[in-house]
Amino acid sequence: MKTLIERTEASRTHALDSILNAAEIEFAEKGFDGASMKALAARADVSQSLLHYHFSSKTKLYEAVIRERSKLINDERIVQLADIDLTQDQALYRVIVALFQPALSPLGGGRAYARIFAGLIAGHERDQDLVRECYDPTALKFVDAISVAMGGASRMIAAQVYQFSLGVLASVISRDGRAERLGGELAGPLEDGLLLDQLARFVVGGAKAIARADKF
Amino acid sequence: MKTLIERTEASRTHALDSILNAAEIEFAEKGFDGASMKALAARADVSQSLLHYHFSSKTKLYEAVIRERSKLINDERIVQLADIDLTQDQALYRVIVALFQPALSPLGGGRAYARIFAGLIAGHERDQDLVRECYDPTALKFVDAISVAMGGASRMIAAQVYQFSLGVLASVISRDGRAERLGGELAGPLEDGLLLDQLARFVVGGAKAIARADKF
DNA sequence: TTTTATTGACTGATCGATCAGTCAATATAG
DNA sequence: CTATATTGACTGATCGATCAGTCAATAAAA
Repeated sequence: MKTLIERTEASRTHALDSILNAAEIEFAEKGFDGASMKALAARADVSQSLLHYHFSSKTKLYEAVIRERSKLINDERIVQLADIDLTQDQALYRVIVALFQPALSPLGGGRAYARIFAGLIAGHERDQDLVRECYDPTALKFVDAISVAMGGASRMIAAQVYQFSLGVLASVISRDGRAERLGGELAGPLEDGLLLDQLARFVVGGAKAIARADKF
Repeated sequence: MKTLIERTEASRTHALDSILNAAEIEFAEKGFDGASMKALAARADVSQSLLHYHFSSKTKLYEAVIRERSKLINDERIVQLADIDLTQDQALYRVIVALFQPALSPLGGGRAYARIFAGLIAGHERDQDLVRECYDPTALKFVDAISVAMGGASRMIAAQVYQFSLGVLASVISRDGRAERLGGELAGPLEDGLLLDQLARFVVGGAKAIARADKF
C-alpha cells in the first residue's frame, strides 16, 4: 500500500479524505483525548474499523492530520518567504505576513485546524516531537529571515520575536469573538485583510521595540 | 458545610489542598480529558472517592482549580493596575507589566497553571463560560486602561491589543525551551525580570504601531 | 460526667458506559 | 482471481461516578 504521503490528493479514496476532514474537526473541537474514534467515524460516515485500517492508531491519525495541514501551511510560507528581498525597507513586515497569511488563509484549514494549532502552543509533551518535526525546520528559516530583516539582530532576539509572533497568531486564529465581546457591542468582526495587516504591524512594532532594548 | 471559597487557606484540610495541587499539575500536563481521576488521586495520595466527595465531579474540580488560580492572579493584577497613573508617560508599559507580572510570578502557579492558561487561549467550548466568569471582568478593566494609556484609542483597538498581549504571554508562559532551541545553542534561558521587560516592550511597541495605523 | 446522636472526612468495592483496538467475514476493484 | 477496501461483532481496559460503610471528633442528652 502506498503511504499517505506518497498519495496525491487526487488519488485518495473518498473515505480517506472524509476521515482526515472529520478527524481535523473532531480533534479541533475536543482535543486529542476528548475526541473519540467512534464519534470521529460517525462524522466521517465510515466504520470505526476503517480508521484503524488506514491509520492503525488514534495517535497516528492525529499525527497525519497535523503533518498534512502543517505541510500545506509551511510550504506556502516558504514560497512567500523566498519572494522577499530581506534587505529592503519593509522586509520584516513582509516576513511576518508570509508567516501569518498561510495560516489564516483557507489553505490553513480555517477555524478547525486553528484550534489544533493553538493547542500546540500549550506545548504538551505528546505534541513536542511532532512540533519539532513539522514546524521546526520552517521556524528556523523564519528566525534567520527575521534576524536579517531586523538588520542583523541576534538569533536569540529573532527567536523571541518568532515565538511572540506565534503567540499573537494563536490568540487571533481561534477567535471565538472574545475581542469583539471585550471591545464593545459596536465593534463588528474585522475584515480578514485588515486583521492580517494589523497583526503584522503589531509584530513589527514590537520587534523594533525589542531590538532597541537589545542595542543599549 | 462551608463552600471552598468561604474557607480560608489556613482552615483547609491537608487533603483538600493536596487535591487541588495535584489537580492543577495533572490538568496542566494532560489537559482536562487526558487527566484521569485515578492518576490525580494517586498524585494527591488520597482515594479517588474523596475527589468526588469534595468536588462532586471532575468538571467541578477543574473549575475549582481555575477559579482559585485565576482569582489569585486577577486580584493582584487589579491591585497593580490601581497603582498606575494612566496619564503619565510610561502608562501603557506599566499596564502591560501589571497584566503580565502576576501571571509570571510564583503566585501565578508557575509552569503548571501556565499550561492550563495556554489551553484556555485555544477557546474550547467547555472553557468558554468559565473564561467569561473568571477573566472577563478583569479583562474589561484592562481594555479600558489600555485605551486610556494609549492616549484615547478606541475600545476596539484596545481590545485587540489586549488579545494580542494574552497571546504573547501564552507563547512564553508555557515555554518548553523552544525559543532557546530555535535561537541556537549558545542562548541560555532568559532571566525572569528581563523576560518581563522584553514582553512589555514588545507589546507597547506593537500597540503604538497599531495606533498609528488606526489614525491614518 | 457518662452516654447517645450527629456530623465531617474518608475509603474500598463496584457499577454501567465508553474507550481504543482486533479480527474474521464480505464487498469492491484491477 | 487477487488486491485492496470496508464492515459488524467483539474484547479487555479504563473511564467517571456511586454506594455502603468506617472512623474520629463534636454536640446533645442523661
